[in-house]
Amino acid sequence: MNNIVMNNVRVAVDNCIFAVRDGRLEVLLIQMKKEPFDFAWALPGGLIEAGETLDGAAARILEQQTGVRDVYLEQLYTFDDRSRDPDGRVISVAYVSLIPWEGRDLKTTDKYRAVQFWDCDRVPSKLAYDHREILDYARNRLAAKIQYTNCVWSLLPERFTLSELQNAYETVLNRNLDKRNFRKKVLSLHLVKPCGEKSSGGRHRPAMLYSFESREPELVEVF
Amino acid sequence: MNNIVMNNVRVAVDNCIFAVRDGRLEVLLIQMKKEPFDFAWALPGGLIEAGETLDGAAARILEQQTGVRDVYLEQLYTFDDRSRDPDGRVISVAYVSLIPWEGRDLKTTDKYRAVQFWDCDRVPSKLAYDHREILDYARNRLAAKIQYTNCVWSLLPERFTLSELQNAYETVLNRNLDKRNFRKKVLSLHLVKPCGEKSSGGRHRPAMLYSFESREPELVEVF
DNA sequence: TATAGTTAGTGTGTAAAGAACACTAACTGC
DNA sequence: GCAGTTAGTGTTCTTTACACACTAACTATA
Repeated sequence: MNNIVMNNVRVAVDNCIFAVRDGRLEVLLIQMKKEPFDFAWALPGGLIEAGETLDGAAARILEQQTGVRDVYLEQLYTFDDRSRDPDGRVISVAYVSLIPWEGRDLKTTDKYRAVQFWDCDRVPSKLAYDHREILDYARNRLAAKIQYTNCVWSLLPERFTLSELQNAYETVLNRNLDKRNFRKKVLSLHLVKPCGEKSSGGRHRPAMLYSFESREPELVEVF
Repeated sequence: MNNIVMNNVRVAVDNCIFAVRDGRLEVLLIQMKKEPFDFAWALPGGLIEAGETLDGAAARILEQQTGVRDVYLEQLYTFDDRSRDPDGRVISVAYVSLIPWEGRDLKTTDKYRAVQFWDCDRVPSKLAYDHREILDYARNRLAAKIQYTNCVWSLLPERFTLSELQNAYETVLNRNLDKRNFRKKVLSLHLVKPCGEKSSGGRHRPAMLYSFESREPELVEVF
C-alpha cells in the first residue's frame, strides 16, 4: 500500500492571456529558451513565489508580460502535468485573463526567445508541457463564460461601439450574430450605456460610443 | 524584490461528497481528532500521495470514506488556504462527488472522531480550515451544473421513478418544479428511458421505473 | 460638389420554448 | 369498499428567440 505523502510538489501558475484583434481571438505565448523545451512555445507562467497567492501569481505573470492590470482574471483548472521534468512533481494551476488589444505593452526579456500574440486558430500544433490541453480548455471556458457573465468588458477599451462589442462576441463564440437582435439584447440587459459621444475617423457614418454599466464580474444571461 | 521560488508547497485534495436524502441535500463531513482543529468538522481530504493524480486522490478519498466508486467526480477549484498550519504552505484542490444515498457505506476509522452526512443547511457554522468557503462554492457549482449537464445520474440508483428524479432536481436547485413540465422536458431530452418495470411497495399507485440513457458526462440543457 | 463606398442604426412578424394550471388512475391498508 | 397516497396526463397563454432589409450619416475622391 502506497502511503508516501508528497511534501515537495511544485506548483506552477500558467496564464492564458486572450485578446480580440481584427476579428481573431489571440493568445499570448512565449518561446522558451531552456531544455527540454528549447524553442517550443508555451503559455506564460512559472512557479509560485514565496508569500504569493495563486491569484497573485497569475496577476503578476499578466503584468510582467503585458503591463496590464485590473482586468478579468479567473482561475481555470488545475492540471496534473505528466510531461514535466521527472525530478519532482509539478501541478499547474491555469488562469484565464482577458485584455483589450489596445493597452497591452509586451515585454521582451532575455528569459525567453520571443513573446507574441498568436491567432488561436494558428498556434503551433505542439506547445510545451501540456499547454495545448490547457489552451483548448481555456477557449471552451471563455466561450461558455461570455454567454452568462459580463466578462466581455475586459476585452474592450473604456468606450466602444456596439459593432465592436458584437465583434468581440462573434470572435469568442466563433459564429455570426444578427445585428438587430444583438442590439436589442444588450440594451435590454442594461449591460452597456451610451456615453453621449460618437466615434470619428472612419470613412462612414459615426457610431455612438458606449461603456459598460459594470466592470465587476456579474452573472448576465446574454445568450 | 521577492523572487524566492516555492519548492515545498503541500497539495491537499478535499472532496465535497453530496447525496440527496428525503428531499435534503447532504454532505459528508468528518470530525477531526488533531490540533489545531480537534473536534472541528471538515471535508474529507488529505495530502496527495506519491504517484497519485489529483483525480486519483479525490477518487481514493471518496472510496475510503464511502466505499463508492465510478460516480460523478469533478474538480471544483483550487483554494489558497491561509488558515492552515503556518509551517509551510498548503493549497487545496477541491472536488465534488455525487453519490446515490443508497449504496454508500460509511467507514469509521480511528483517524477521525466521527464520519457522517449533514444536511447542507445545517452544517456547523464553523468548519475546519477554509472548508466552509469550499462547501458554499461547491453547492453553487452543483446547482449550476445540474442545469446544463446530465450529472444528476450520479445522485440516483440504477433505476428510479420520475418523481425521484424530479425530487433530486428540486433538492439541488432548492425550488419546486412543475410536475407536468418537468416530465415533458426530461422525456423530450431523452435524458432517461423507461425500463418497463414498475415500482412497488408504496401505499399508492406504482410508478414506472426509468434509467439514464447515459451515465457519462454530457452537456444537456435541462433548464 | 456630387457620388461611391462604408458602416450605423432601426421594427415587425413568426416560431419555439417556458409557465401556469386540475383532474383521473392505480395501488395499499384498514 | 373506502380513505389515503402518489402516478400520470394536455391545453392555453405568455415570453423569448430568430429571421429578415432598408435608410442614415459620414469620408474620400473624382
